[in-house]
Amino acid sequence: MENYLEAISALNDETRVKLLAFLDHHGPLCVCDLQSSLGMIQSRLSRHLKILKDGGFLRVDRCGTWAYYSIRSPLDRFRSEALAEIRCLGIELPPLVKLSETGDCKV
Amino acid sequence: MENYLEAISALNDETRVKLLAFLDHHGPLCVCDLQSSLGMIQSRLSRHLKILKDGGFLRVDRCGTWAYYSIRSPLDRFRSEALAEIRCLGIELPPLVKLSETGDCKV
DNA sequence: CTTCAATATCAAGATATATTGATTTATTGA
DNA sequence: TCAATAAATCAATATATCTTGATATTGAAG
Repeated sequence: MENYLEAISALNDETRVKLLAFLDHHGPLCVCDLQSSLGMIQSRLSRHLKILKDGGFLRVDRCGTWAYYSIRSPLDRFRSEALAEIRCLGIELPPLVKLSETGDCKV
Repeated sequence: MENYLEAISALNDETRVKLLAFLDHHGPLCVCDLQSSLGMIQSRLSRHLKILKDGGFLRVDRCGTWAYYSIRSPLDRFRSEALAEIRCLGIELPPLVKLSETGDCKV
């Protein structure tokens, strides 16, 4: 029940659903790229990423000072159904802006 | 997206998950029977039932002053998956106490 | 029409969650 | 060691949600 409610409450926010959809579509991205792509301030983004990670949807791979977030794999049945449903929502995704490769990544 | 978030936020509460599980198990029940079975005060119960109904999980059939709530049918794919997941949680259900048939149903 | 029972809604306070800007931590490289 | 950068955490405020008790609504019965 705790595990279930943690997953549900992670999904219970428009920002996080969009974030999941974006990561699902674009694969592993570091926080500063998510920031530039989604136009969110860093602390807000970091908080939502943590909630999605704790909710079992995301994994983090650290590489130096960068943290790459991606959809956790494998997802359990419920979370993978949830993600499938999100794919069906037809959410409009903003373009990917990768500052991490242009050298402009100063938070 | 609105429809999706309405479903998710309806599920985002332990009380409502238990309520769904109870109705799923026991079929159509009036508010006063849910009250006696789940030990909830009437206004609280009524509020949660409304949220589950608005979230697309429940239907109401009125019969005189009684309101019988039950799982809506058919549920869409996502809601039906959610209900299936709830069934798998192994939630302990309290016994059904039907005051509506013993004449003790005075709120 | 009046009363009563079942349910719904409202108002107030309590609790939880979200947002922002500031600060802290960790890692890299000079 | 020190400075700089990416990311995480904190503190304060704003906003949303939950709970309770009181009140309103609706239908049935006298």
